[in-house]
Amino acid sequence: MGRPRQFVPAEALRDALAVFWEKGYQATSLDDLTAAMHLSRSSFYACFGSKHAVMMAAVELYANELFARLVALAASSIPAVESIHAVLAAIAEVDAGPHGCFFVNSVTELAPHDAALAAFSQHHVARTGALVIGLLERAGFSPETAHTRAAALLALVMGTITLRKAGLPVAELQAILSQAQLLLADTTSAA
Amino acid sequence: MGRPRQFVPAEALRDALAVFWEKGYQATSLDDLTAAMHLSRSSFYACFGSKHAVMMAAVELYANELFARLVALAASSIPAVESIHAVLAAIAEVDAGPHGCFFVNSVTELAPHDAALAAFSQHHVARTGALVIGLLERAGFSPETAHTRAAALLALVMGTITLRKAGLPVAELQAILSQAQLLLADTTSAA
DNA sequence: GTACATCTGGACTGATTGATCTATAATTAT
DNA sequence: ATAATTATAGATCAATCAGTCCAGATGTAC
Repeated sequence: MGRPRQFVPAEALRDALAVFWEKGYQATSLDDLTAAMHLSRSSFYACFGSKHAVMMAAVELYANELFARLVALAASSIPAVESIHAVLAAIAEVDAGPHGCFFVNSVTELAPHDAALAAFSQHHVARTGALVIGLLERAGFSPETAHTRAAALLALVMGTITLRKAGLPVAELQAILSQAQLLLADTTSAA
Repeated sequence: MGRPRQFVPAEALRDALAVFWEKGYQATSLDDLTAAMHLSRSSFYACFGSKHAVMMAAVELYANELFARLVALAASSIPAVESIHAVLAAIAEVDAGPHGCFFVNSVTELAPHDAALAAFSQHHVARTGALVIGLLERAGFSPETAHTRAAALLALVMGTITLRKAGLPVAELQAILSQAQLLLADTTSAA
């Protein structure tokens, strides 16, 4: 029954993710997209529906894979504090090139005007926050303290990502990330 | 000699800034711009040259005014640590609406592909960092410690801004900012 | 090998992009 | 008033936008 699809949607989506990541959503034209995906316009629309749908799928692919990596890191048997540092480093991807975090880029560019993306970004931030909170509780923090500390840690990492785009050298970015230890200090011992 | 300009360029630029801030650079069309600036296309091009030139001018206007505000806060006679909190709060502008920081938005959208903006953003981050470093030294930190702490504080603030766009409630954002105190802790006293 | 189903490239759509230009209106200095 | 100067509005430009559509190539099932 009919000719089967000549491409693997998942692979094409990964190519789309790469272009969106490099150029941003608005700056990526359909010609850019179809060229990178090695797809004709007809195949593109038949399979994916619209530019926006591909963008959403790409963001979700990126975020879901990142989150899965974080879950794996969090589940490892190493001490909770070390897991936290590993998780933060994974989010920052400080050495991932000049285009920063695709999730941060997409949220910044689209979230205020795109309800679908805004909803997903809220979900993703919430689950990532919950993961870090869990690690902090495992490290001995009370639930309330863990909550605010986790948010601050995420902010630190996301800010690091933005600072990379602003041109800070990688060495400085790593120095920033190492300051996360200060947010992991136990204040019950000191004054 | 000749008819004088019927508009104040500085005011028109401020209108342009507002549109760029709300919609982003790519998503703002020339019609959007000229409508918001109450300018004809001809006047627009005669006075400003190009869409990109207006964008650069808008970013610089925004950043320069913000920086001037920070300098004023830093120069006040209140204790250095309080000045730092005031500076961070001013950058975060947590209550400034859903469109975040115009500087962060612009860097995220354009810096990797726009050499002019990249250069300016580097300059602005450097001077802001220097300002925070100065405050930290005034608070008693050594130059090296002040350097890394300042970068971390900026990252925390910029991350807070991004998290707002991701949908975090303002109360949480303020809780994050208050965690800056942990980055201001003097680690020489403890172990 | 034939009939059917679906994918494929590329032409095409109307709308919109950033930017230019012309003809006119407005304001100045004399 | 007159002449010189410049801003203005709006028509216009080629290029490009996201999205549609069709003719034909390519594959499967029988």
